[in-house]
Parts: sequence; C-alpha cells; structure tokens
Amino acid sequence: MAVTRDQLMKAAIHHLNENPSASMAQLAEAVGISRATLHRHFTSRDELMLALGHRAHEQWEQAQVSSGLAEATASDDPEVVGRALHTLLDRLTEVADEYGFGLTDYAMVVHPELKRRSDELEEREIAFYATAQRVGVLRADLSARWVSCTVYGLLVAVRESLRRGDVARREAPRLVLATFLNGTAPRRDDA
Amino acid sequence: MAVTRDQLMKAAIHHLNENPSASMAQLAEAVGISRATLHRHFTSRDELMLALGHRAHEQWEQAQVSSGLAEATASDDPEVVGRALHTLLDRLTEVADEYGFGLTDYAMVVHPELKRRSDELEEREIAFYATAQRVGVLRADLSARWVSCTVYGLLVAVRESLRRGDVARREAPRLVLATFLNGTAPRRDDA
DNA sequence: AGCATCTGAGACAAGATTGTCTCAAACGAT
DNA sequence: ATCGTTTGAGACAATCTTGTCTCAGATGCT
Repeated sequence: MAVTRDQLMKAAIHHLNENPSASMAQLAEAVGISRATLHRHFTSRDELMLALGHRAHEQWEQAQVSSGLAEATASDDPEVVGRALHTLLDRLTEVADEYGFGLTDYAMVVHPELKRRSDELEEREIAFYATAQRVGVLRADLSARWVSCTVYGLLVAVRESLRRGDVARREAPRLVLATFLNGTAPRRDDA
Repeated sequence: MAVTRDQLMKAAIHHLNENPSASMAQLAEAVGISRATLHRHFTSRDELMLALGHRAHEQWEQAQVSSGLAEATASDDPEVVGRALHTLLDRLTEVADEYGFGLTDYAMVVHPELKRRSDELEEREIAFYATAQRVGVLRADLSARWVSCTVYGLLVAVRESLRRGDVARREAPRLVLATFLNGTAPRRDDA
C-alpha cells in the first residue's frame, strides 16, 4: 500500500479541519488517492467518520492514560494531581489538531456509540478536575464541568491557531497551560 | 408574515449549532416553515449562509462598538481599557450561542466577503488586546493574537455549555470573564 | 520476465439536495 | 364577506453525492 490507513486518516482529518462537510471525492483528492481506493478502505462515509471518531477517542484516552489521570483522580497529593494535569494538557494540546475534528464534528453526536464513549471520557476528566479542585490545584469556585469545557475551548483555539500558523507547534503546550491556569490578566504579584 | 426574517435566522442558527450540515429542508422544518417559504426569503443556501454570516458580523461589531473598543484602543487609561474589556466579553458572551455558527462555520471561510470582514473585526480586537497589554490590563507575555484566539475558544466553550444546559445563561458572562482573566488555578493570595 | 496485487479512471444506478414552479388553502385587512 | 397576499404541499428537473463495479495500467515480489 502506498498510503497507510493511518496516514489516510490523518490526511482526512487535516482536510476536515478546514472543510467539515467535504465529500468523499474531496477527501480522496486531499489524501492523494482515488475515490475508489478510499472506498476500499472505508465502505461508506459513515464508516470513515466512525473510524475517525474512534481514532480521536483513542488519542484522547491515550492522553488521559499517559497522564496518569485515573490514579491522580484517586489521589490526595497535590503534587501528583498537578503533574497529571500538566501532562494531560500537554498531551491534549499535542494531538489537538490531529485529534481535531473530534472536538467539533457532528459525527461525534450522531453516532450513539461515539457519543457514549465521548461522554465517558469527558466524565472521567470532569472527575479528575473535581479532584484537582479538592486538593487545591484548581480553584474551587468554578464547576468542574465548566473547567472541562474551558479545556475544550482552549483546544479548539489552539487547533485553529495551528491551522492558521499563528502559533508555533512547540509553543502551543506552554500557551495552553499558561492561559488555562493563570488566565490573561497580569498576576497581582507580577513585576 | 408569521415569521420575521430575524426570527427565521435565529432559529436557523440555533439548528445549525446542533447540525452544521443541515439541509434546507431540515432548516425549514426547524424554523417551522415550509421549504418553499424558506426559499422565498433566501433564494439559495448560499444566500442564507451569507445572510447568517453578515448577521453574525453585525452582532460581533455591535459588541465591539457598544464596548467602546475603538476609543479604548486609542486610550492610555487602564480604567477605560479595563471597562471596555469587561463590556466586550459580556456582550460577546451574550451573543455567543446566537452569533454561534459564525464562530465555527465553514461559510465564514469560503465567502471572501465574509472572510475579509471577519479578519477586519479580528484585527481590531487584536489591536485592542495589544493596548490592554500595553496599559497593564492584560499580561504582556502572550501574543495579542493568541489572546484573541483564547477569547474565541472560550466563546465556543460557552456556546457548547449553553447548548447542553451545563451553565445558566445568567452565569455565562461571569464564568467567561473569570476564566479568561484569572484562569483556573487558585490565586496565590487566595484563602 | 512472470505473476499476483493494488491502484486510478471512469461508468453506472440510486439517492439526496437544490432551486423553481404551480395551485389550493389559510390569512389579514377593510 | 371579500379581495389581495402569503403560505404549505408537492411536482419537477438539474445537480451532487454515494456506493458499486469493471478494466487497464502500475507496482512489488520472486
């Protein structure tokens, strides 16, 4: 095979980030293969979307796992929780543009299967943020659900920034973390 | 007319927030009119999208104007700039779900006309954020462009939260402002 | 070179979407 | 109640999209 299934999905996501309603023909062209070949990999558009959704979820879950989110959620140590939070945001930022369309695409809503997994991953993350609030790593006067949404929003922002070339990829994690934790106001104890 | 053109657009946006690729038939049904009537208002889908895009821009611009963004950008008074920033975010949050699709829809990219105006409004806002940084209302170690993207991301987040009923509408502006300015970490001088 | 496999180009039918049109019914103002 | 306007339902052709299929050429392996 000239094009790996993984390369294919990557290219498809990349194009869907720009045009979420791209047709199979447009996707095939963007990937650099013929429509027939695209259909050999994915019988239907629906199947492609499903696969992309699963891929997105795998990356999301991988970010959670490699950050030790589960253990941290059960922990009381601010140090542990803080490190997990830091790693989680780093990993999420890294895959933000590739994971990409999973953030906003309608496919995630229409497939019950995807929606369920999406909800599950989100709930885990919310539970983690709640723990972070409990141990003082995050402020407690915002609902954990809103915190989760904030992360989501920042990831959309960083994906867009990367797409437009407004920020360097290496800079992204730092920007996200700094903005997420401290916001955009000068700290009172600054200079 | 049973349905105002404005009501129509509002309902259409509301539905597009859920399903960005809705067909004219689906939109007509969501609005509560027949497809024929929808086509009487907007000859083509393209024209509808264009109108929705302009509407979004008007709301965006209105938010900028009513916050006194232009004057504040030329000001040196942190008080003035701070108030403008506060008002701007409030206004943007208020229209986030209605203005909605303008945040993410592909139509904003494909129509050169919309894209140009979008860029213009964004540049104005970036200039304002730069001023806010200069007078110490916003921290200066983030690029103004990234600050702008952050706002964009938070608006996407709040739109999603409102859509899902995670946050109350009255709460939204406070949440956005608090998160935007201070982030999610506890302030060092808290408690 | 010979063989098996994969690919691209394109034909094809089925279905969905779009835009236009007609006509009868509903509506509103007088 | 009547007239003029607006609406909804649906027919219709044109177009786009999708999914399947075929076949000739390219590619890779031995």
